[in-house]
Amino acid sequence: MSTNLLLEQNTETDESYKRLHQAIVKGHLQPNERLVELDLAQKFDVGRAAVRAAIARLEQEGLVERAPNRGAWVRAISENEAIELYEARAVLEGLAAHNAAQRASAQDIADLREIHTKMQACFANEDLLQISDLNAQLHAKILAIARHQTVTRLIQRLRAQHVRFQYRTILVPGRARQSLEEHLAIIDAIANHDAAAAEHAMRIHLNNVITALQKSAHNGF
Amino acid sequence: MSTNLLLEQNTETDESYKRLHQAIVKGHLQPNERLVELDLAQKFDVGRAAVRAAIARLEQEGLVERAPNRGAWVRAISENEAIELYEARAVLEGLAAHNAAQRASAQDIADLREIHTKMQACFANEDLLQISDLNAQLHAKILAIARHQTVTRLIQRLRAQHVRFQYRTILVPGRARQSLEEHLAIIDAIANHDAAAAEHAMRIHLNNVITALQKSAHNGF
DNA sequence: TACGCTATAATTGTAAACAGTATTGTTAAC
DNA sequence: GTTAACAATACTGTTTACAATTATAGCGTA
Repeated sequence: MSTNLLLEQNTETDESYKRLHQAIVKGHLQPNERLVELDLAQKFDVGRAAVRAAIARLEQEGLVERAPNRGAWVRAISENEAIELYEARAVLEGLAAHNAAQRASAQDIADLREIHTKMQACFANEDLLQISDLNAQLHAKILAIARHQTVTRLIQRLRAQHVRFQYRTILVPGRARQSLEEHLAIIDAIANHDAAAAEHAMRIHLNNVITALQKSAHNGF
Repeated sequence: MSTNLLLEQNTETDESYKRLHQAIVKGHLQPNERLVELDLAQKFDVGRAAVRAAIARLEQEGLVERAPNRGAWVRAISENEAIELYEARAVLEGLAAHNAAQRASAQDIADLREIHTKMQACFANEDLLQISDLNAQLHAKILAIARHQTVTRLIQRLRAQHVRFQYRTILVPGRARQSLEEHLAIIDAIANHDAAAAEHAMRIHLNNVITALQKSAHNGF
């Protein structure tokens, strides 16, 4: 039974959009890789029009670039642009942390602490990859607590664009431990319902991610 | 002669996108107004496919809503959502002001002061409408000085969505004078290359816009 | 070999037709 | 007069075909 017609997307176009989006974000399509409409249509078993519409949406979203009569390709995000994306995320997610501190219930806070406990366990086991996943969970939970639809949408969009860089930062020596501490500071501030402190802690955290990103920079090629 | 192929958009699709975008932002299409593909295609003298693609892009941009098999319509922004949009803008434009303070040249600062002088003249002449335009110019100039493409893109998108509310705030009694002072504080901070102060002043300014927006609230109708 | 030209292929942009779905209007039953 | 079934309409979703444009490959020439 349908709960919300607006969210139900069972047309070929919407299907294609989701699949292409996933393919780009998951890395199955490489940066600068060409998106040939007919190829994708056959691969997804849909019409070319559906792929075309999906590409138009992805272009607007900043994941795809396009030139008239020359087609579309996966947009490559440079190191510098990734930093810009994180800078924007820092202030937006600071706002989210601010609101989360004002609105967090006891259950919300318990959920945050549970995620953090799991992260500590992963750190002890040196399971850095799963830390990265839990990290995403923690940030998502804070967004959910903040209940700010606009900020949520913007951050999801920014994350989709810089997703290729997210695994690099955790590999910087000492970064994992530092990240744990920063997360704890954010959670404590939210638990204390101290909005200003939560915002501050979140911004420090994400600015340190930027620093780690710069440290991990590939020089050249 | 073409300087940049990527920016050249002379296809029907891109043409339709621009025209539809303008029609929505300028208010020629009202909120909740239906966007019938064939009608728009005839109005713009393009094919239905072009209109369809334009609608897909506008949906992604948040200006249009759509339901499968039921078509698209101009998305109506609620009072609460407008506030969310301004909140997001406040932190993003705070970041822009921060960067602008670090990067502003002597010429940039002179340009800002010139705009402000014009605003004072408009205020003296009680030309509130033109103040609103100069206001937009001032903010655009600060964005240009900041040279932060990501933030620029995000703010442009947010502005397009809340454009219908922007003329309401300046009409709140006492708001015009207050706005002038707030702008001066921002410009002074940028002129002093004091990034933190510039960010702070910008955030105060936009949060006061939110307050004005709430004061001007239409109670139902 | 390097360069430029031409023919060919690959691909996108556009138009038209058709099928499927939602909406509206009409009729009939109660 | 109200509701339910049904028919007509309007519009969207999809497919197909074709035109226009760009990329590619072959070929000859310096």
